[in-house]
Amino acid sequence: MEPVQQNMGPVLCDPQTLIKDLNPQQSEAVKYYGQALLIGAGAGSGKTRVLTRRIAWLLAHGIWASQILAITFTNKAAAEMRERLAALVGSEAEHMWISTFHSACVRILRRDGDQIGLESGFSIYDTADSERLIKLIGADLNIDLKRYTPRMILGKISDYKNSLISWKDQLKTYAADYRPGQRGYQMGRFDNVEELFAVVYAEYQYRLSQANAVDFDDLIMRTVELLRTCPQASDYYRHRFRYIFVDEYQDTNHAQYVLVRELAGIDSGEQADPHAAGAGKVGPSWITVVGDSDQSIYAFRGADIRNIQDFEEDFPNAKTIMLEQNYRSTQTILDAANAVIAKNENRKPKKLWTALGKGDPIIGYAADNAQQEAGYIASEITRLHTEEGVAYSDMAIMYRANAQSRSLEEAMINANLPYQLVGGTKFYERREVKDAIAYLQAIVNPADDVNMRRILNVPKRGLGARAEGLVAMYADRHGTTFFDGIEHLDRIEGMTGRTAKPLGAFRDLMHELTDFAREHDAKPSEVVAEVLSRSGLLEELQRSEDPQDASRVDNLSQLQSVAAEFEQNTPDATLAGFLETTALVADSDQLPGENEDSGKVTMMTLHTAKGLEYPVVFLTGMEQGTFPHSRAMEDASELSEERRLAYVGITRAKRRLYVTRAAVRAQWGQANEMMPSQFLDEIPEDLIDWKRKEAGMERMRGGWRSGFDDDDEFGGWGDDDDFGTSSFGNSSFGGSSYGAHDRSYGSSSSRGGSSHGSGRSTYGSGSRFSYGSSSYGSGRSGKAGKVTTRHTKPKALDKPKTAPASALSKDNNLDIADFHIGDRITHDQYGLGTIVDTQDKGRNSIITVDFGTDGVKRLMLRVAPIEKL
DNA sequence: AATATCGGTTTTTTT
DNA sequence: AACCGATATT
Repeated sequence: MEPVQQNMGPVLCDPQTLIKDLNPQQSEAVKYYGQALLIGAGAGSGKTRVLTRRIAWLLAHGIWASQILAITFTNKAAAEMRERLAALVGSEAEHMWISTFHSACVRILRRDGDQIGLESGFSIYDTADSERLIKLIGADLNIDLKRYTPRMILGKISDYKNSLISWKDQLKTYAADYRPGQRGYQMGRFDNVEELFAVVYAEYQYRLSQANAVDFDDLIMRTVELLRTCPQASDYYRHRFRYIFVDEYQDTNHAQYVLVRELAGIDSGEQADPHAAGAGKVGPSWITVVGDSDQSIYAFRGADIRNIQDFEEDFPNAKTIMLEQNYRSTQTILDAANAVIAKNENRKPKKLWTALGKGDPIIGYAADNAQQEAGYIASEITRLHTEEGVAYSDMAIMYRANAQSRSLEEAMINANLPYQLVGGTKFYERREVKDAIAYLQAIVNPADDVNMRRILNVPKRGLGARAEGLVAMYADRHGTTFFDGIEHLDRIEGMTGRTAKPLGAFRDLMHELTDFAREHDAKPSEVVAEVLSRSGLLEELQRSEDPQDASRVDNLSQLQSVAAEFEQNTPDATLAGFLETTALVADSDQLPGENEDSGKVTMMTLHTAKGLEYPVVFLTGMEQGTFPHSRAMEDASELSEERRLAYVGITRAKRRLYVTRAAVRAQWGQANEMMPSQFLDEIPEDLIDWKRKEAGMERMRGGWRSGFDDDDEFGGWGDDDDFGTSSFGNSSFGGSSYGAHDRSYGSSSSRGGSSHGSGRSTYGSGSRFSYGSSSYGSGRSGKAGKVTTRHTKPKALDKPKTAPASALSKDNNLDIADFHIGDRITHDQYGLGTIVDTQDKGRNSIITVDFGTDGVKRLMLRVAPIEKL
């Protein structure tokens, strides 16, 4: 929509400006002219910069944006790349495919999936959906799910799919006489576990196809299947994508590797033309992959490090360029990282270096327990902020496993520090949100038995196990779907009036919702509103006495604002399109983008932290058994992966790194003594300045008590014998009510990220969503760190009984005409701001507001909790 | 059919 | 400690 020239500047005219500020290796990578390029990009070596410049360089040399496919692992990385490309080449960036593996595959399958039996409204099952399906299958086949847990079985199936092993092959090899979909089969004794896996795998795929559904791994595997079996499709994509870029290549699994090969047409037999850089040429596409084998941390999920190690053998005429200059960290931090990763065997030696100088030493701290560790971190954050002026958003706390966030969170709340927790239970995995989405899914795809059965009795309508069983039996007998069974409820034997009545009502409800959805397909937010009110989901929660349900209502309205945001940002929005974006979000997608400042300390797992950087990083839980994780300590290759994780963690820090540990840590409610992590020993001693070298208990045991500088301001805390959570009780934290804090705080204030899909915009983000025109949940101050407890008291908020549907989709009656550039407004969360832009889009009008330190936000007038001054 | 209670399991990391 | 599923109770 914008004229190209606006952002383009001289860049396209003068390619030299694309490389003039790069180092020799970077610029070689940008300019490299050839079929296959591996950029070995060490941490902080500017890989995104090189990747985007290389794309811009190609554009400047005559290739078309539409010929480019760039693949990342997270939506956030994709959005960031798109943004940076837009800065280089302007609106040309809109014509490229820049997306995750999974969304690229969805896009392909939506277009061409019918060739392999997928109708375009197909559902995408997440892990929970898949697990439900496995349980259903397990029950039908009489499988001992105690012994073979759904998780275990799904893990196996996932392995098969990541390796492109088809269920047909497995069946042929291990259970040749099983017919998927056959009724009455009982899994009795089997000679071989493989036999059981083969049968369940086949049955699982059968039911997925009956339900017109795919799981995450299917997105990749079935796209490969499509490209391999359908020449029109593979021809189309091979000629379309002449230049393929893959980020984080070390994390690709076998299926993804094959997918890239297929898309590029490497094995098509077409002859490569070495000079075929221009548009419309023949032969395999050019491939550029970027990665760092030292940052491979997803082997447990099927990532195959060999993909990157063997790149030169796999792709003809491949070239490798290493980027080893780090622009992020101090030499001290890099020395630590280099020393740790050097302990891994079988790796190509590589040394990062920096021109930034030595910097401050790494700070070490040995706490008595997790609470004290967290207390130390909170006090350091406070000190850094007040004494040294470090912004909260420039600090991050990282840990191995999500469970560790608990005590850290407590300490942050206690110290009144603003924080933001990334990950944990995802927004879309919350029960109430999943319920609402299950309705949408069932509307879009009535064959989706898993989601249909999920909502059958949600909210409670008197349809229990018996009713479900009757319908399922009928559907099975007649080889039809669960909902089709409901359609014929009067023909079901054993149906009593007491069941038939609510069942009929459910059928009618679904018909009405389906009709409504058909008429409002382009307005997902209205469909959401309709579902929430007509189904009774919202009402049930509003009527509830359970204080947790208040935040559930919050989450549901947030779902609706996410839908509103989606239809705002997406030109041709559909309900199915909305469901896609909800299915494919990652934790890291909720993080604020590069240019946004959340004003909060970020807390996340090391896995989530990959690709990010912070001036100050706290690496916590540096204990044997915590990190490295106990389950990874036995196995050499798993330990190597833990070490790479440590490498990732250390290299996130730009200026200051803290490593902390606890001598005692409670796991499963049990206090355990923890040894210092071996990774601490692997960091050269002189790089760490220990503020507290040993925990109190360790000191007594060790005998020698020499004078280390130990400003032991927390010493008092852990002296009690009971370390567990109760030791926290004497602080301002009422132990018993904590759970409620956690819920309402975490879910609505800090966890419920709203940025999703393409979204770096933040309409819904924390906009506490105007509810029936009175701002809901306003008891919370915008800044985190301060928790306004929502006890059972504010039940008064149950009032808006009046037509919740219209209330949710209505607006707060602000007129865009009343807003002008330069006007001042206040926002419930961000505070005072100045309008810098207005866009009149009728109902969906947008104002862009500068909130100073809180950044510039685009707000949808209709839903934003703002007031004009 | 819905709710209460007990007991066993759980935590690696996620598109 | 928290979550799930199975069992018992209404």
